[in-house]
Amino acid sequence: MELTERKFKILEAIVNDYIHTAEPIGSRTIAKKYGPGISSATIRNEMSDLEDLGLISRLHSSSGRVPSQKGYRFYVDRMMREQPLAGDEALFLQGMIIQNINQVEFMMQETAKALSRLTRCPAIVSEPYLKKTKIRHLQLVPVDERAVLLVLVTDTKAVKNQVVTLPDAPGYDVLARLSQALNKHLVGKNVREIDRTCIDSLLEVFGPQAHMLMPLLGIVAGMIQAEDDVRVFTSGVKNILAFPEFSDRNKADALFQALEERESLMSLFAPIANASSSRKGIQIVIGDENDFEWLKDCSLVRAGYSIDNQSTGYIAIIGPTRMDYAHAVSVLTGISQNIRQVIQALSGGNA
Amino acid sequence: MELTERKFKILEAIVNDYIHTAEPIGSRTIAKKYGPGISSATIRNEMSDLEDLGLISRLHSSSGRVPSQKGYRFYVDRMMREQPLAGDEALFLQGMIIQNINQVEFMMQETAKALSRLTRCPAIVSEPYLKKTKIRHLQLVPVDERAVLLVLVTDTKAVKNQVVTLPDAPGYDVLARLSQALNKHLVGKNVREIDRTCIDSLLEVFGPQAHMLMPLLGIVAGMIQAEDDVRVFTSGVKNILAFPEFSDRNKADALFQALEERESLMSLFAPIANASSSRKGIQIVIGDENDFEWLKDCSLVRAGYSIDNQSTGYIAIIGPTRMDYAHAVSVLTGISQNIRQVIQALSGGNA
DNA sequence: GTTAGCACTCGTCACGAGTGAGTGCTAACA
DNA sequence: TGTTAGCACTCACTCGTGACGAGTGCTAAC
Repeated sequence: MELTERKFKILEAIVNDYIHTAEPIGSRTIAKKYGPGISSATIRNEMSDLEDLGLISRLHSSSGRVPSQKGYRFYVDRMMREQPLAGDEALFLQGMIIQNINQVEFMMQETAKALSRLTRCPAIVSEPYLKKTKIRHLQLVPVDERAVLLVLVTDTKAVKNQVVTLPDAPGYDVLARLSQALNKHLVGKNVREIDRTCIDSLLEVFGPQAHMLMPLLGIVAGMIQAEDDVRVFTSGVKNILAFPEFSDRNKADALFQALEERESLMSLFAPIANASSSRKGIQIVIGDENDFEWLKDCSLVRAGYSIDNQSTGYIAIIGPTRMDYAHAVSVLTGISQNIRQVIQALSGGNA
Repeated sequence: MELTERKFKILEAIVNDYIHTAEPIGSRTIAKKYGPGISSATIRNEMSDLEDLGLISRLHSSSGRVPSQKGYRFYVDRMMREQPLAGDEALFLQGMIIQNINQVEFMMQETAKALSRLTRCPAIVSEPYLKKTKIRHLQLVPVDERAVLLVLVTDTKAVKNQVVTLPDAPGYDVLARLSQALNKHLVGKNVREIDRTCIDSLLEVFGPQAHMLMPLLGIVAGMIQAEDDVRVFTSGVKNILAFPEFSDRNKADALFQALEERESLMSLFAPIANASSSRKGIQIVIGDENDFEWLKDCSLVRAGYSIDNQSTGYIAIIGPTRMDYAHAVSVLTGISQNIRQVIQALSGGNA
C-alpha cells in the first residue's frame, strides 16, 4: 500500500493524536496542526480516502476519525520512528541496576515494576526459561528420613527446589554418592543435552542403587522441562483502569482475571503465529491479531531478554490498541538491555 | 450500650439488609420484613433513636438508613451469629487439600485463591513467619569460586536461599566443615534461640577459620530475622471493582496500589492496636479503626494460622465496611484449619 | 486539484417536570 | 404512655427536550 506524502502525514497525525488523547480527530484539528498551507476541506477529502483504504474509521456518522487496527499496523510497520528514552527515564533505569541483587526473584519483580511505571501499562515478566539455561549445580539436602530436597542452581543463579520422596531411606554416604553422580553427569548441560545417552550412562555408573536415582532424574527433568516452573511476575495491573477504553467493568474484569492466572500469562510468551512485526527483537501484536479472546481489545508489546545472545526470558506490556507504541518499544529495549547486564553480573560471567 | 429487643432487631435487619444490597433501608421495608405486628411509623421512631445513638445514619435528609461504623462494630461484637460454611463451600475446601503439594509457595497461592473466591474479596496470605519456625537444615552449595548458595530449610519445609560471597575461596573440605558446624549448632532452633551464646560457641569450635563463618552467620540471621523475607500472596484483587463503593476510580486506585506493594501488605499483619474484636482467633478491624489511610474505607478480617498451636502466618481479606462479616469469619476459620492440616502433612509431623 | 460555504448528523450538556422512596410531625387511639 | 394513620415535605433519580458544537459530505467556484 502506497500513500502520498500528504496522506501519510495525515495518518501519522491522526495516530499520534489519538494515542495521546483517545479522542477522535477532526479535519479542522489536523488542518491547524498540519500548518496553514492546507484547508480542512482538503483534509476531509484525504481522510475520506484513508477511510476507504481501511486505515481509519469513524465511531458515528459525524464524528472525527480514529485509527483502525489496520491503521495501527501500518503505523507500527511503516511510520513509527525510533525514539530515545527520555533523560529521566534513562536515569531511572540506571538506578535499577542495584548492587547486591542476588535473588533472581527480586530482580524480576523490580523489572516488572520499572516496566509498568515507565509505560503506565500492566507489565509481565517471565523468569529465564530453563530450556536454554545450563545446570550449574545440583544438591541433595536431607529433609526427612526418606525425603530429600533437590536444589538446582542454574547458570543465571536462579534456584529451583523441590522435595522428593525416595524409595528407601538413603544413608549419608548414599546421598553423597547420588549428589556426586548427578553433578558429574548433568552439570553444564541444558535440557536438550539431558538425553537418553546421558541418563543411561548415569544409571550404569550407579549400578545396583539405580532405583534411588530414578525419581530424582524424573524430578530434574520435570523441573527444567516443564514450562510450569517458570515463574511469571506482574506489576501495575491497575494501570488499565486509567485507560478510558477499559472503563467498562466487563472488559476490565476479563483482563484482570487473565492477568491473575499464570496460564494466561504464559500464553503471552508463546510463539506468535499471526501477523506481527519484529523490530530489534521487539514483537508487537495488535488487537485481533492476538490469539486469545481476552486480548482482542489490547495490544501486546514484548521482548525477549537474553544472556550471551541466547533468548531466555520475556518482558511484555499490555495496553489498549491506542497505546504509545514508539515509547513502549524504547522502554522495552532499554529494560531488556538492563536485564542482560544484571544477569551477567549475577552469573559472575564476562560477557 | 443496652438496646431494647425491638431496637436490637431493627438494627440487625438494617445491617443484614445493607450488607447484601448496599442500598439504604427505609422504615417501610423493615416493617414488612419484621412482620405485620408493627407499623412503619413505629419503626421510624425507633430508627430515630438508633440514629441518636450513632448506630445508623442517613446519606441525605430523606434517604433510608445505613449502618454507621459504630453500628458495624456493635453488630460484629454483639449480634453476629456463627454461620456454618455452606455445603458447597465446605466441599470446595476439602478439595483444596491436594496431595503432593510439596512447595509452600504453591500452597499459599492456592489458599489465597480459595479465600478470594469464597469471599469475593481481595485476599492476602503471608507465608509462615520464620520467627517462630525452627531451622530444619542448612546447606551450602558451591556456586562460584568464592560464592556459595546458602539454603535454609524450615520445619514447615519452606526453603529460603541466598547467594553469599565468602572472603576466601573455600575448598571442598572447608565447605563441608562449615556445613557441619552450622547444622550442628543451629538446627532445631528458632530465631530467639540463635543468641550470643550460640554464636560464640560456634565461632570457638571453628577456630582459625572463623572469618569464613561470619558472613554466613550474618546471612542466616538476616534470612530469619528480617520480616523482609516473608513472602506475601494476593488473589482476587479485582474483586473490589464489584463493590459499588469502589466505583470511584480514585478509591479503587489507592487500594490497588497498596495491594501491589509488599510493604503495605505486610502492614496488614502488624499487631492491631485499635479497637477490634477477636473471636475464635479472628480479628476484625472496621473502617477508621485501621491505621492506614488507604484502609479507612475498608474493613480487614484476618486470622493467624498455626502449627502446633503456634501462630506463624496470616490470612486476611479486605472488603468494604459493608462486607458480610459472618460469612467472612466462617470462611477464614475453615481455611485456617485447612492450612494447618496441609502444613502438618507437609512437615510430616504428627500433630 | 483546492477551497469556501452550507446543510445535515449526532453526541453532549443543562434544564425542568414528574416520580417515588423516604422522612418528621401531629393528632387520635388503646 | 406507647402506637399508629395521615399528611406535608425533601431529595435523588429518570426522562424528555432544546441548544450547542464538533464534525461531515456535497456543491460550486476558483
